[in-house]
Amino acid sequence: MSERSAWLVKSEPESFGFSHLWASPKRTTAWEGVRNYQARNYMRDDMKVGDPVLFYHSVASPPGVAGLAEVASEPYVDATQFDPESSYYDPKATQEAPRWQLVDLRAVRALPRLVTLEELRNDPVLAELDLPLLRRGSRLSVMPVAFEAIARIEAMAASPAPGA
DNA sequence: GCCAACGTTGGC
DNA sequence: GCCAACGTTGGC
Repeated sequence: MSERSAWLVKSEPESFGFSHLWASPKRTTAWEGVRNYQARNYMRDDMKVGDPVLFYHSVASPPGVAGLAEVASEPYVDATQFDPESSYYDPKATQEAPRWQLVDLRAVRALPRLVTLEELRNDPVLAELDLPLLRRGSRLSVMPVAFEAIARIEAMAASPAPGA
């Protein structure tokens, strides 16, 4: 994956939604707690500083894209893996051989409205882009999306919700 | 609360 | 290396 890419991250708004990111110091937070190798690899190997990131609310009513963020750091070691008090603690990780890395994410702007999963599924332009999010059984919490999806979803957010 | 999908673990 | 059991994710 050599070309500049765009990304989508999932978060549960009850624990950490886009408003939490927006309220973080410098609107930036370490994207800690990712404990899936493929998602880690995207952060460690493929994310570049400045890449756009769609911030998606999962386990929400309704689920959907809430805001736009960007990659704000090079990858670095996720310290929570060493912390027995953390829910992200990984007993198999050692300082010598860390398992988990992360990047910082910075909020760029909230979308004027949530673009729901249902809308994403129904959009013919996005269908062409084959977003991993929309594939059956997609559970990754960090995944690539086509660059063009960013502008498309922003345009959707700028127009009224269907049925509104 | 249900359940499909999928990742991880661990016995063999 | 296989694969059954188990845990988690996440929409509904």
